[in-house]
Amino acid sequence: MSEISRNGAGASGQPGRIGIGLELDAVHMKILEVLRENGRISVSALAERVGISRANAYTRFEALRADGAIKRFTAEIDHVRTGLGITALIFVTVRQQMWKQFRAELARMPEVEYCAITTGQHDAMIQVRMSDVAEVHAMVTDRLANIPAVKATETVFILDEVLRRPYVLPSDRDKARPVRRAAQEASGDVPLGKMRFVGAAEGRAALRKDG
Amino acid sequence: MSEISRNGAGASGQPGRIGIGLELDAVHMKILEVLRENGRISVSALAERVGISRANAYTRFEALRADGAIKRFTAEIDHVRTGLGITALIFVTVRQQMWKQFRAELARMPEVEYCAITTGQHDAMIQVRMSDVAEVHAMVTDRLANIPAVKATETVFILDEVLRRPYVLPSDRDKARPVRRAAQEASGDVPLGKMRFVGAAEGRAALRKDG
DNA sequence: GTTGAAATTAGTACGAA
DNA sequence: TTCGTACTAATTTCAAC
Repeated sequence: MSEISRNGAGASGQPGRIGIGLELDAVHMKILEVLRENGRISVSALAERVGISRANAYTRFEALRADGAIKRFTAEIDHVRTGLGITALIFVTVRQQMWKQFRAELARMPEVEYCAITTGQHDAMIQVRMSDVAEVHAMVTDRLANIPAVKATETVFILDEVLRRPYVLPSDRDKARPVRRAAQEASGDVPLGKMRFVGAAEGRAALRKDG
Repeated sequence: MSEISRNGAGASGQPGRIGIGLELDAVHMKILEVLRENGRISVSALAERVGISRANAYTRFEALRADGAIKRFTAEIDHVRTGLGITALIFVTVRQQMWKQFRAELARMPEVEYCAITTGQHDAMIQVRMSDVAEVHAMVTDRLANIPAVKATETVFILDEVLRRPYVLPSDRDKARPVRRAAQEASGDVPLGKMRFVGAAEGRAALRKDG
């Protein structure tokens, strides 16, 4: 039931701007880099890996937590082992003016792992974990369908989760190696034709107001 | 670059079946419940919260880790603070027989936080974090478009991440409260019409073989 | 922001229930 | 298996620099 930070694609605050609080320097970033890989590392070991003193590491660690740059520490669990081996994505079309109700209902659905409001054909995407396909069907038809705010849904199943990185950082960008296709790069010939961007549906501008 | 467990919606192993390793009992689940909320809790405090001895907690903690039920511990980071305030979902249509190449290219893209292979209109969904919208555009047109395995893409932006739960457990299901709509429940009248399930695209059956 | 010492806590080993 | 205790090693806190 954790409300997480708004991304605000254009609307709220400049992206890239570090919040009102702490100014994050290179050392802070390095700390985050270590912590996202190993959330249980001791602060002493962290200090060593980052190359700062223990006291400094404690100060920064606490500052990052207090500031909210680190939201929480969590254990990644193997859902297949715990009996929730089926994952589905449900794309939801929400009746305008009923966002508030939609969000309230979401809070009552603990089997929902993730929910994001998106541009494009649908309004929201929710990810659920279930023990079998029938349960997904029941969830969609019995629970979601009974929410007046839900106008329509479209469900797809996840066949394989190829990767999940423990939270991306800007420093990752530098590690990116562009695909080497000499001929294409030389001519600047990028096949734009096969790409498609989908903007927000009509009426979505009022999202924040009634959400 | 972490390969995560397969979900296998029907293909591999029964869902709900606890793997070859450890049999997870109620105490294991309770441990996971605590650990997903607070990944940095000490084993002593964990033992107390779960109601078992310290020694037992150590044994079970180690067993869960060794068994793979706990995959890793990680820090949840506020992406807005770290300068990656823009999140996008890119739905990718992959050329059949080129899954292996597609996966290889994904490994070289650190800005990709999540990738799942899905049923439905598209073949895969990837989630990326960027500092601005232009970077998403560059990523899609310059990097993804240059991968021969990518036939087409469709990009949507995430306007708001309403919730992210630190990994769902079966016990969460019991907390689910169905929507109370007396009239509808009495008559069993569920508006199935507004729901849609989308199966795998043609040729996706060979997914595992060339992936 | 750093170092080093004291106090506290974590992790291990082992015998008993 | 699980618990309780004792022992050892490590971490956190706090001080002075």
